[in-house]
Amino acid sequence: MVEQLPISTPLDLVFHALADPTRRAMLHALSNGERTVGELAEPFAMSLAGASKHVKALESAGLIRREVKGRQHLCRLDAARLADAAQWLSFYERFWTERLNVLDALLREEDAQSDTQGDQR
Amino acid sequence: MVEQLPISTPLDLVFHALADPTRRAMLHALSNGERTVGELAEPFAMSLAGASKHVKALESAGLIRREVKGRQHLCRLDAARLADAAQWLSFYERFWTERLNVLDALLREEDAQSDTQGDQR
DNA sequence: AAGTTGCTCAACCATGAGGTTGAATATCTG
DNA sequence: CAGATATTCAACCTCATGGTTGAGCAACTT
Repeated sequence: MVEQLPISTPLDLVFHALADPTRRAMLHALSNGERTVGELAEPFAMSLAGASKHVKALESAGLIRREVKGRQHLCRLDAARLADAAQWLSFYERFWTERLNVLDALLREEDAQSDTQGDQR
Repeated sequence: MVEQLPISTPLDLVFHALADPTRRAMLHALSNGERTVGELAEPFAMSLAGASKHVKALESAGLIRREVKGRQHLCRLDAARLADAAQWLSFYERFWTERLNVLDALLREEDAQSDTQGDQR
């Protein structure tokens, strides 16, 4: 069976946006309130145009919203897509929860006893 | 002040690994138990070498571990780095929690009343 | 009107990512 | 030993990414 994957999902864009430390830092800045593109760019050793591209990436991923106010662009966090990412991750929560690891160990012991049948594939 | 960013953090690698639907699907497959590289590759319309690169990306990000068993490589999920990602996201949880949005609305009302001072910058 | 400011756009460049193919390697099977 | 199987490696291609610079364009300021 050949799985057909979509060209680019929202989750792709979100995770890709988060994969860059500059963009994560920008999100963090926005967690303290609205910021203009210039304010977002200021902390980084990078041209304004470069930083502007990062802002655009965040916007395309739906992580921020922009309100043009005169000549400056006011950006603010939009956490809905972050919630999507968190929800995706939450599926795996049981794998890092200590409690379940203990249960897992118990199940392994049972597997070691009744060892003849295949696994859960 | 110019912020100096590290070349590549673990979180960069994790989010980058998660930004690809093939790799996310592989992780999902691994949530059902150990898989060989061949088994991980099978669902995709892609050469084995191509899929093997994805597996390598997941491994470099620390999302999976590999145990060479004869000629096949057995992979299993390692969720610790997923937990790191989830923890990073959890910082923003308050922005998508409904309760806080209500509180936010209340604060906005207060702001509308005492409007003269600057914001929280 | 003229200048400055805030930002985007377009062109460009270097690098890396995702894919391919073909060969190499190591292991299992007969 | 010979062949098949599981996987990686190396070389290559194409396209995207992250950065630059220079120009363009609104919108404020004087």
